[in-house]
Amino acid sequence: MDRPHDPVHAQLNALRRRQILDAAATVFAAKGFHVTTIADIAREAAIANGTIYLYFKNKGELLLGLLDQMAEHVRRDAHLPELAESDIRTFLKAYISYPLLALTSENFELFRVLISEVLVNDELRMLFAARISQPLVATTEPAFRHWAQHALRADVDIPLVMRTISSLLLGVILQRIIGDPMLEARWDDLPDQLTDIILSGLQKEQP
Amino acid sequence: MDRPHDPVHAQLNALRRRQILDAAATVFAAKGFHVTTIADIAREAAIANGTIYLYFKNKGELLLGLLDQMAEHVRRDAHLPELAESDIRTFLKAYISYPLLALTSENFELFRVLISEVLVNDELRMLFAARISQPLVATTEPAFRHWAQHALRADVDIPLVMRTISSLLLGVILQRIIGDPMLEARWDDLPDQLTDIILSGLQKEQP
Amino acid sequence: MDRPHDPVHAQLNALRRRQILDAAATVFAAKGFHVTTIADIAREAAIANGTIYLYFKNKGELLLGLLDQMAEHVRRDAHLPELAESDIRTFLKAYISYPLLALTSENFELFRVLISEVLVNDELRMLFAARISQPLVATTEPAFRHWAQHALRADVDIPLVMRTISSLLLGVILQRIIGDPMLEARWDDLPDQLTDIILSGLQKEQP
Amino acid sequence: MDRPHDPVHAQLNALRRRQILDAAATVFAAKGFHVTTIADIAREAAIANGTIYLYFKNKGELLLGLLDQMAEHVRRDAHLPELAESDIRTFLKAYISYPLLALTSENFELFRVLISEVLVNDELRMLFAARISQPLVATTEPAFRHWAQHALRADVDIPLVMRTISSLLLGVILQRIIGDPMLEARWDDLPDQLTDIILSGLQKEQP
DNA sequence: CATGAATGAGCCTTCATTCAT
DNA sequence: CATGAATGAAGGCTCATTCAT
Repeated sequence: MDRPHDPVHAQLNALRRRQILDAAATVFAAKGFHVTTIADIAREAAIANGTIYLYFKNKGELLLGLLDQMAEHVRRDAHLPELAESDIRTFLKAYISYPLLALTSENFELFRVLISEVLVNDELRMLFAARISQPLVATTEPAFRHWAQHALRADVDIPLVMRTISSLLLGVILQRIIGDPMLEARWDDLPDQLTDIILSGLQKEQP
Repeated sequence: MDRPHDPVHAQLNALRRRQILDAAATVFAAKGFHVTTIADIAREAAIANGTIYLYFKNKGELLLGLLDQMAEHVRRDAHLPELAESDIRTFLKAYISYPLLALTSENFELFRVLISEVLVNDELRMLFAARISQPLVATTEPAFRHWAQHALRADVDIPLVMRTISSLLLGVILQRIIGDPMLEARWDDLPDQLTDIILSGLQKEQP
Repeated sequence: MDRPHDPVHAQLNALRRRQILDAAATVFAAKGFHVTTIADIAREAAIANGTIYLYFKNKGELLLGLLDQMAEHVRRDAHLPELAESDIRTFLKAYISYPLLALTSENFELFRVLISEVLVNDELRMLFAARISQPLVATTEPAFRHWAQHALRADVDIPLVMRTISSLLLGVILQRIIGDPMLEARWDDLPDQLTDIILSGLQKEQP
Repeated sequence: MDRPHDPVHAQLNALRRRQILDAAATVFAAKGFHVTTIADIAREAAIANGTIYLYFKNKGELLLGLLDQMAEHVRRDAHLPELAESDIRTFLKAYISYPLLALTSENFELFRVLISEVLVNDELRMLFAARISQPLVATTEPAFRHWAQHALRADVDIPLVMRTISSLLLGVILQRIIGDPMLEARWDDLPDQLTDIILSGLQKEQP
């Protein structure tokens, strides 16, 4: 007779949550957040409508849950600090590659929906900032500071540069989502190209 | 006795459309698209609910109308080609400044809502591509090609560079929308800073 | 300067009414009463919405007007009494032929719509009874009484027989409206056939 | 823990459907189809508006459901073939009596509304033809053919005669609905009277 | 008289959420 | 815990009717 706080119970609980979130991710990705109904998700998860409300307070919490899940992925996959030992080009290319390659076709649609809501939903936006943006900055800032002292121009403004790069990545992803065919065609080349531009700039070497 | 196709009639019609779009912009910006009701917009415009449907087929057409209006602004304000005669830094800074400075606090909220829907609404996305992205590229590509032959590195890939810059701008705007305090604080410096990074890169001059 | 009660004025007024009723008949026949909007009718009549309300109090009055118009046609076309001098078969066949042949394909659809509303609209139903049913009975009853004394079975109940025949005609028309292909195919034979069936029942026994 | 396809579940489902259809019948009969709102029906059935949509796709499906129900009644009550063994007068009188007596005051109003819509609604009309007209013809045609060989005039056209009789019945019912006081007063005599009129026409000539 | 833009009441329908089983 | 039928608030949209021009 498991008590509500048993480890077994907690594990079952987590499994159900995951099951529901997976279903929600699938349907959100396919139809969008506002078009998706609770019934759609329940059907996809092969459970009853009401069951969803045993694990999530309301429809919006599903989005928060998905964002959390994504943050968890990011946290687990980000091994950038270890790259700090190689050269700056390798580091930067890895830094750039990570978000671009993480977006498989599966993820793309969900990311599109999540960002769309992040833009417009205060609670979600704050969670996005707290669980994704800030940790990412916090994790990578030491590495950038390290390189700043070795390989970067003396006058470089680290926080601004980090915003610049993350903005570039976000923008590239969004433009691809919005439907730029060239970005889609050359997606795998992007890490190299962007690394090059960022590191070297566009201008001719000044004699 | 004005006939339906009188110039006077057309002008009144355009005024009402504008009045309704302005009201829609205000309320969308304040509450978001999905939360806003037709009644909200009618109240803001001080007209009856039904009147809106004399000028727009449905709620979605209001968004399309706003996007169109924005495209019109862009078309009118983009005088970049004329800058082709100055030096590249001036040109690039102007190119960067334009979208950043165009977003006043009024516009910010509306842009947030529009982009949010563009990400998720096929019709809107196509209109965005056709009326904003593509014209912007078409307008500025000649200038970029001009500079490529004079001041840029020989191996520069113009289309890719243009995507890079527009992505950077879009990303910067979104990160500010999402709530980065640093970007907000240093918003006015951005054109200079970004121009510098793009032109010169981050890396120390290679001896 | 015509005064409102001029004969000229009255004539113009009647013309407009007719124009509107014709348009209404066309659109009602094509789309049905409830599906048709005032705007539909105005468009068909090439006048403004509001003009209709100068000639008819509301949408329902258009139906009443059409029923009136139909009653007028019936009144003008019914020359049955004159047939009283021929033989009963000729008379009855003419009596039966009249409504069946009056329904051209144009009229069919309008009649369908009118009957549909007559069944359900009290005011219309009373007008139908007063202006169509009763006059038709009143006009033809003398002829029937005439024949009753000469050629029909002695025990014939004239009012009941008249109801029987009119019911038969109404029923045949409705079944055709409802879509009986056989009735449609043999529509032109019906007067003869029905006359035969009825008469062989009403006629005196042949010794 | 009933599964959705339990017999118990199916029975409850059928009961609710019936409950809703009964309420719809009552309100449609009282107010007509177009005047009745979903809220009226829900109130009559003492359930919530939305519940109706768990059992019927839209307002129109309620009419289809009622027509189906009526077809079911017809199917269950039509025992005419068994009468083929008696004499033709008994058979015909039973055939005529059935629809006339089936229309109680309760049914009358609903039938009025149904026919009104059948005339004007394509889907309903096709269902009426497929579920009521055709089965009725199919059921009774053998009996008519039987009698045609024994007691009817040699030249009788069975399909036409069947149309004639059904038209007569439909017409009589409609004229009563439209408000003929005489038909109402002598309603119970009608089967005898109509049988007499029809038979004296169809019957072999008496030598 | 004619116009047609404006009105706003009202309805169908959806769907997030609840709760008795 | 799970279910899923029931709820009912809410919103987009239509359209008969009015009235200032």
